[in-house]
Amino acid sequence: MSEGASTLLAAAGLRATPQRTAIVGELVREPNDVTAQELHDRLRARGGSAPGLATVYRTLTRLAEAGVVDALTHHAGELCYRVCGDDHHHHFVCSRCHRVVEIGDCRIDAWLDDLAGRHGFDVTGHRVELEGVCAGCR
Amino acid sequence: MSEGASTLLAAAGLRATPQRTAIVGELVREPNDVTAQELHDRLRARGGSAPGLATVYRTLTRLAEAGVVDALTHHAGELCYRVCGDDHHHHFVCSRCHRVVEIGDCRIDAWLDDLAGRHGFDVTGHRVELEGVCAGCR
DNA sequence: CTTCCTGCAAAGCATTTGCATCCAT
DNA sequence: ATGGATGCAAATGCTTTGCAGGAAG
Repeated sequence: MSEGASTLLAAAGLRATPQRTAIVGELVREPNDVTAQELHDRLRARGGSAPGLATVYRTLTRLAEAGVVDALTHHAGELCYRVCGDDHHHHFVCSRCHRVVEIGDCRIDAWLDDLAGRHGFDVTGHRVELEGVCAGCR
Repeated sequence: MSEGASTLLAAAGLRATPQRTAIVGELVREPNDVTAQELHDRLRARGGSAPGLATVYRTLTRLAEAGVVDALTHHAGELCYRVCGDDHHHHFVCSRCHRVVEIGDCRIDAWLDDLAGRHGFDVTGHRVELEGVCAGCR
């Protein structure tokens, strides 16, 4: 099961304010990647006093720095966030319906090891984005 | 040898204006990825009447749509362009010096075929970005 | 000629920041 | 109490667009 909001905040070394708890709570509840703006909209939609947009941005930035959430750029000029699972995965983006499908099995480790050895790189992370047309859109 | 500026413009179905010729010429001459702004700066640095920034943006956008240049997002919020070679390759970005190294050997085709079969995707393209610390920065 | 381009400046977005106030710890 | 957080609005930075004059085919 997934971690609670306060746990994630603690892991990032951030104070547990009601705003941040709301933000992380919403993010945990969200199965897809979301932009800061989308997250902000959802918080407002829940009614009550939602955190300001600036706070959403600040919080997401901190969480990403702490490695608690992943920041991805599916489209240029817009960052998408999602809670880091323990699972390593990549994404397939349908160029027609823009649906993002998670790809679980990553098979590039052997390649990376080889590159590290050959170029002397210390490869700390990698991102793979596939694009194409999904089954439903064909 | 690489193609001339006018050839690339023709391939994209764009009129060969002096501005566009200058832009593509500069892009062909450039071994690294450049942003629209960098390209604009270089053109101005050459003296004479350089194309306006808006024209640089418009031209790069058209060329990217036509598949003549690649648009990449190494950092979020900024597009980098480069002329498409015939070669398929990916990038390694050093998180310390931000140097971008081209990785020539792509070994994910088998994986992609498998995914296509399993999910029913029509995978038309993919992007791999590696990050880490380069040999010089260690 | 007609359609497409260009330059310039203004507009648009996503994101960041300044600053006074406020709240966890 | 006190350093970190928040909200709001203004500021930024990259990119796009509207429009009137110009040039390519």
